[in-house]
Amino acid sequence: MEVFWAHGYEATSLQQLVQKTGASRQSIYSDFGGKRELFLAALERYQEEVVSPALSPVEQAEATLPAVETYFHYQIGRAETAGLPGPGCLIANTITEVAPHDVEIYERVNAHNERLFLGFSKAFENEIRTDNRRRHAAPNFDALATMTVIFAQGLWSTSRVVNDAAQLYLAVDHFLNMVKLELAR
Amino acid sequence: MEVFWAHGYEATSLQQLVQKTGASRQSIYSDFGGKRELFLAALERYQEEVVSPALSPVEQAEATLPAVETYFHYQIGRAETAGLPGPGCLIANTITEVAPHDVEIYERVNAHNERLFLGFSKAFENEIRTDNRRRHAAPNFDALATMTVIFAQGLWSTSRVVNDAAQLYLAVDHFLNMVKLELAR
DNA sequence: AGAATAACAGAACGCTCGTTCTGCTACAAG
DNA sequence: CTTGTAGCAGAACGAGCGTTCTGTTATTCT
Repeated sequence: MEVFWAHGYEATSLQQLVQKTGASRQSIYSDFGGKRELFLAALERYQEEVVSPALSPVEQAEATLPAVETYFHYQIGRAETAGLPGPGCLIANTITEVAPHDVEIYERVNAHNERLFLGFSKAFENEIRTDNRRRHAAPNFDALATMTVIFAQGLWSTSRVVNDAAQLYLAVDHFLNMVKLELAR
Repeated sequence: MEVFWAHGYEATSLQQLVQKTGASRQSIYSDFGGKRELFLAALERYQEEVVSPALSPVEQAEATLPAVETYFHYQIGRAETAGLPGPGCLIANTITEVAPHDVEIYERVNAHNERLFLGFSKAFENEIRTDNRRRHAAPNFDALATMTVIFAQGLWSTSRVVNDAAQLYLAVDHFLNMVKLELAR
């Protein structure tokens, strides 16, 4: 998984995969079917081992804005300890490299984006239900959530070429503060 | 240029390049030096032919927020007429695929990001200089501009897997509206 | 017109890729 | 101990890659 994460799909060779996983070429083919299927399995493992723990605060039923902040800080923290510039997000990288040319992978990354979208959207809803002030207009949760998914995408892309985590933290904090203002309007 | 844009660096073969450009293999090597150098030339041409026209409103000395909006709308419009999901942004794709493994390319995409950063930052400054109301605190232009660069990055990534331009427009409008609120605070 | 030069298509080269095949090793069952 | 089987490393294979080489065709200049 880590090899695909760092180097992408095309640039990762069977040789590297055999070396880093310790498995034999033969078992990669008998257990998975080939390089592409191994990549699909890596995508799934990435969801379980990286996305789910990071996103769990957001996916709590009562999650609000601080949960979203926790998600971003958690991921930036991981990137920071792994060293910046880093591998970013496997799924964000896949969106750029493979998704446009492979429908099955395309569907999986879209499912991931949908998952982010739902989490953010719910958290924003919960945020304004914690008080019951009257507002100028009901916020467009869908648009805000889509916007946040796009921002997350950009954040992990940027983490591949930036060496200062402080920039990322600062950008995230400003972004979430703006969302907070928008929700309180 | 268009081939690299759509398929990326690794996935574009010399054969494709010869076919699409009409040039011979020989002249690619005598005129540029190889595939990598041709890619660098494509990056440069992309800056001139795609980035510069799109960014020109933002790079006017008196540019303000509407100029930034024009930039985003212009680019989304181009993506829309080319067909969504589309190739996104050559430089955004390069950041994900090649930049981490090639210092020269890394420097060029960072120069591009710096260009965006400066444009946005200046536009935000101009925006609040158009009136002279007193504010709670001076906005952090650097953080806002960094955030906007990251958002743009995410937008072009997302345009590779999304088929509805309306979503992108909506997200951009909300984003810029939030920036406007933040600047007017 | 004839000589020199440039540009060309395509063959050829060495290499690496993903995939498959081939023995060999090690362990389990009887 | 013998037999059967599963898993392994590494060789082998065809395909495709980026790059270079090789003739041949245009073009230019005197």
